[in-house]
Amino acid sequence: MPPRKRATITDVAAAAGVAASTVSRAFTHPGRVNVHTREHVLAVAEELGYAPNPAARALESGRTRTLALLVPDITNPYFAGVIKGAERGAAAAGLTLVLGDTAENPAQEAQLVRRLGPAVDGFVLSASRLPDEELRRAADLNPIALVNRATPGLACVVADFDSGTRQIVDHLASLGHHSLVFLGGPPESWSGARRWAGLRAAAEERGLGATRFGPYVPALAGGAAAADAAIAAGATAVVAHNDMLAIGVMLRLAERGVDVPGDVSVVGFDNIVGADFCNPPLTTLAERTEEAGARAVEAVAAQVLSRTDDPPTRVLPTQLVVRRSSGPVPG
Amino acid sequence: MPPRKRATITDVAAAAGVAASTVSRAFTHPGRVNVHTREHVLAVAEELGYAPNPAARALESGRTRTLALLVPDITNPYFAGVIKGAERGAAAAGLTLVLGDTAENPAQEAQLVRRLGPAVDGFVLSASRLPDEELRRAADLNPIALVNRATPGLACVVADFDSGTRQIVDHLASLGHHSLVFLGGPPESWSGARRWAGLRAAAEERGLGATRFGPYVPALAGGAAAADAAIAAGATAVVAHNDMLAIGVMLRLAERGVDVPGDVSVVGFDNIVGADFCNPPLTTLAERTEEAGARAVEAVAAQVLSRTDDPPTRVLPTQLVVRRSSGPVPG
DNA sequence: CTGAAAGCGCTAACAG
DNA sequence: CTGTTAGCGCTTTCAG
Repeated sequence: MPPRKRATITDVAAAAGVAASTVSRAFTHPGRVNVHTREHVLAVAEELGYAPNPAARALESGRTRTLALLVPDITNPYFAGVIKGAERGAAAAGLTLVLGDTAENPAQEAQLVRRLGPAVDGFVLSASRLPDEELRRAADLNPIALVNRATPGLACVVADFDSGTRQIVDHLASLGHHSLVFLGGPPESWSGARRWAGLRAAAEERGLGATRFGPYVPALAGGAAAADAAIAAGATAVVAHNDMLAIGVMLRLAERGVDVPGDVSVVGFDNIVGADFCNPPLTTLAERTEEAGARAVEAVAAQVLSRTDDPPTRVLPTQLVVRRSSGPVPG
Repeated sequence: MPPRKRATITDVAAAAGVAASTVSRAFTHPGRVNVHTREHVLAVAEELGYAPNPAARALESGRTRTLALLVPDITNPYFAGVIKGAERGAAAAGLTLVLGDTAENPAQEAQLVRRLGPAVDGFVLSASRLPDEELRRAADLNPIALVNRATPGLACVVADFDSGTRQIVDHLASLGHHSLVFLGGPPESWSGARRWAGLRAAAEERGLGATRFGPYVPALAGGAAAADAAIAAGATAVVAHNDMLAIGVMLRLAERGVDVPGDVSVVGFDNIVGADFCNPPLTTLAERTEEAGARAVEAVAAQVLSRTDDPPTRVLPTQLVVRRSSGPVPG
């Protein structure tokens, strides 16, 4: 019981009594075929359930009309938005999206880039862990757009962390806090570095103290160690690398009888699903992740059409979502 | 500034001083090549950065070594596990996974199946909204595996809702509840139907009353209407279509001053990220979503190798995760 | 406007 | 064990 064989261009040609090249033209250059023959060909094709074979097209043209999106962890809710946006952008452009999970592992990322390379027209790399040098080498073979990572010479879509971190610091300052503690994530994280740099600069500007602790695992499980460190340091305001860590911190604080926001204010990054229903609901910096995914796809698609040596960097606005986890400084 | 041209098998052959077919064999049938020449070929290939062109392979073999996974909504945390599992399963089998979002829309799903059909070896359809008839027609052209949907003649991976719902009912019964209210989701949902059928049967068996309300939007936003209906009915235990709805219900109950689990016990389905840190943490039926994704990929892959007219249905165990949202009947 | 023929990169016969 | 040859399905010259 073999799968029914698909009709090929030759089958259609035979059934329509024309040459294969005419069938091909009827589909790809409708203008260059007699209206009458074209309609006949299309009718026969429809009847045979003919659909062009993308592999054959790709072989000839070198274009697969496919893009790959690589993310460090598919289950991380932060990337869900990027994936959705990329999916939407690809669909809008008639492109197919291939999804890869790099397991936060640079080697795996490199391998995927290599393996998928010949099968796709370009890559969207979200939160890439690859060194700049390697990214540029890969970009030499395939157009690449980066999400939340900036590498000179490559197309990038990044969140406006400068503005975002300033919003956070202003918010805490207006609540009377005199200092903040940043609970850091993975040291290789480009976003993490930008977040800390922004916080520190904005804090200095505002006359607030800023200290970095960590690195911590950017997940619920990392919260206990991070919270304990913050308590020991007598922090009144903590800003966590991301929402999962922030929520983990709040869980631990509750366990240790520390009130949020009464004793300590907690702020996160990402505004993931759940930041709205954790307890208390989390104040966090929202990024436009869907837009980032869509823009990155656009950028790659543009590069596929015409290579430029200086592709654009796009900065997307961020906004602080104030919820109940942040409040006035105690005392 | 055109992209650097990729090395082909011919380039490698020339550089290594062998025939193209030898290079091909060195990769695909390592045993049929002299160890010495093979190592030389592989070294040259490595140096040239050669990677086989999947399109060319596909053209020749008719196999694309690619599977498509279609889900109703990529951002729904429930599907994150399925996606991850499918990704992992595909990677383990050396297959590439294409991801499609059907936007909960049968027409869009059908279109994706048609467009992607010639480009992939098979489909994993998660929570498909397509009618049985159309699924069977599609399965005629491409192997298909279904996740949480059963259609005779197709490979299926489903959660054991019979056992799961019995666990829920037993749990509530042991807490002294005499009846439960089911807050239903979309009427077309196969899982939803199975969940209600299971609850009702188990409740009857146990001598509990069971009523269904709804349908509600299976999201946080659906919670208000669902909660209000449950309160009006004087329910002591509610079981929601999924965790998002359950959490939405708890949010609304808190707003109305109804204590969970003091006044009402709440149970969900899915055990999504967030069920552990909402307030109170949610009692819910966990499915093995990652395993489901991986198994479905396996099933498709098996069908690609050898078609059978009666593919297997796999039932995966479910387990009740008891947290603090469920408690003794009041009074 | 249409047909014939060449080849995209690769693999599977078939010789040697 | 390895080279030669013939396509896979499609697009694209190039003639007609």
